Amino acid sequence: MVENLEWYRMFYYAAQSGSLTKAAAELNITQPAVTYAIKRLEASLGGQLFFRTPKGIRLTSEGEVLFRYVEQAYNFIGIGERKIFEMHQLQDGEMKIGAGDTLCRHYLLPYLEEFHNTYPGVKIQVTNRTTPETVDLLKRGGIDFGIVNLPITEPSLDIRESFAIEDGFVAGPKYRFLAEETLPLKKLAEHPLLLLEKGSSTRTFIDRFFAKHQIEIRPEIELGSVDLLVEFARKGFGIACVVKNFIADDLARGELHEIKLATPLPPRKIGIVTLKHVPISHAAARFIERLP
Amino acid sequence: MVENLEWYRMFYYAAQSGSLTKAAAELNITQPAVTYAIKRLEASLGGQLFFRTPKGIRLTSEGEVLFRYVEQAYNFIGIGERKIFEMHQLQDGEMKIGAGDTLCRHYLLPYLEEFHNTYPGVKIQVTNRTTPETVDLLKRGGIDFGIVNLPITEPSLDIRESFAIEDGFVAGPKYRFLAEETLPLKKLAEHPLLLLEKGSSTRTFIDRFFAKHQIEIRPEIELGSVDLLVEFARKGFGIACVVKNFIADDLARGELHEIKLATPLPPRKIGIVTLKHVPISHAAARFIERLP
DNA sequence: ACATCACATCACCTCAACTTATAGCAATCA
DNA sequence: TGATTGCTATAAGTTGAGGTGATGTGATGT
Repeated sequence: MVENLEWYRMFYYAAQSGSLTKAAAELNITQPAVTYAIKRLEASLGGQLFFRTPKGIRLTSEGEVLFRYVEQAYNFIGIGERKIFEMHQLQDGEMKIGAGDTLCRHYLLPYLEEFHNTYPGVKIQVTNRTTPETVDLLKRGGIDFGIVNLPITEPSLDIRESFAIEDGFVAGPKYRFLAEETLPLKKLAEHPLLLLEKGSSTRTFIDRFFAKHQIEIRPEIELGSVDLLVEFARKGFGIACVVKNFIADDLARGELHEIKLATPLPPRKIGIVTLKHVPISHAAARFIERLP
Repeated sequence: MVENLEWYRMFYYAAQSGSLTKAAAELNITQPAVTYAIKRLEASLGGQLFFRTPKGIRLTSEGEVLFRYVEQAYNFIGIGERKIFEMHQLQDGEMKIGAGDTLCRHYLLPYLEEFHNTYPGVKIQVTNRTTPETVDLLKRGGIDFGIVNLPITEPSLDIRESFAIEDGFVAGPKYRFLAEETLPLKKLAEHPLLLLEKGSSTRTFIDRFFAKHQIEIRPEIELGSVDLLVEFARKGFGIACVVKNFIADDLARGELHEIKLATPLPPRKIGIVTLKHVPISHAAARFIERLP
């Protein structure tokens, strides 16, 4: 109906200040511009909205009715803009992350903690899935970004390498003697092995590695989390394959011992994946900046 | 903050249709215009509001937040415009009238009745005051227009003559014999007179008339309304001075008889007064058009 | 490989909205 | 009463924001 919403801005200011001149001053334009705009608005609505008096203007009854609505509308716009601003300031907002259990627990957690303390207004939602599922979730828009094990090849994704992790085999005191020397792979496979369940990308990585060296492995026990692997290894159930970076403490305390291999596992990398050309929430963008 | 509300209109349409092209079509402009406006809006707010996909656009989380508010705002504008429209169609609105008791009852009422039946949505408010008070009320903006006895001289008012009324003296059967002849003013004053209370413009008019002819009148009874005057006259309390137009029925039915005067009271006029150069509500304007 | 569909970009143009300047009007004051 | 002040209205002239049209790009489905 009314073809220019800017007229309503002028109407709003004019009605509030009761003066076209003042409204013009507040809007940093000249008075004739306001006079003209109000005239256009009135013409467009088909009736006067103001009484013109020698000491300013006053709303007509129709103008008053209109003002009530325009005021509301203007307030809503204002609130909307403020909300956006707050989101930019990370006083508000949301960040949806996809990551595997292990990476979440041992890699993401400290950063999340710090971020949350700095920006308590930002809601954080973490979805724990395997790497392929995380990628899928990302592509369907369910998360802002994912933390995954590299390599992955997906042309539609932006992949940032973050962190190199090294896998290794560790054992408790019972197998300490193995830590003295460098063990050939074949020898290792003769001992009871503790591995993550099939399905995780870490497990896939291990399986491929051994397959590549034509060694068949038969895990003694398969477990769901790194924490459990560590616990079982410590109790002497066997030799666990874990990410060394994540058990640095246990190694340092001497509760676990690394078993050096003649053919060490190649290092892997953690990656931060986002959708190419798709903007993510400010919160997520700022969080990613803080990740190594 | 955002310097052009028109951008929000485009944002609204784009968000609703999920397509810049469709939004452009709905707004009767070209797609580049919308693309450009959205870009400006995003730049102005400092962040993307849409994902651009090959099959259209989708709101980002920030865009979604903004949209909720813009939607509200847009709705309010729409409602405001519709309300104005309804007021123009007289489906809604208000009309404040000032008029004396007598004029209201005997002149205004039938028109009000018809108007109210035609436009039941329009609220009517009548303030009963004397002519000077009505004029005052009008100047202070308390009413849209007034129905008053002319003449009045007020440069700031627009005065429209409406209706000529004639005053006259009437009596019931008891004084019927007086109706046979034409009575000199002096003779009339010898009979008991029933007049309106001092203060009404009708009474002032009568007093001035007799004063002008150097005749002193001493009303037997002073009453507050024409209806009462008529009632008292009918019962034989004396001769009442009333507006003949308003008691045509009683005269026709022979319940009252007009006493012809040698010097008849000059005719008066009813006027419709409005403030000069000040717009009145549509309802009032349309009502005035219907008055004779 | 090709057609399609959506958004992005570019160059150009036009007119709506601005500005400056001035007039008109009513109220107020010396 | 004439001068002044503080509004809004009007007129004329200028300008750049917003619009158009043509074209580019990238993804998708046949």
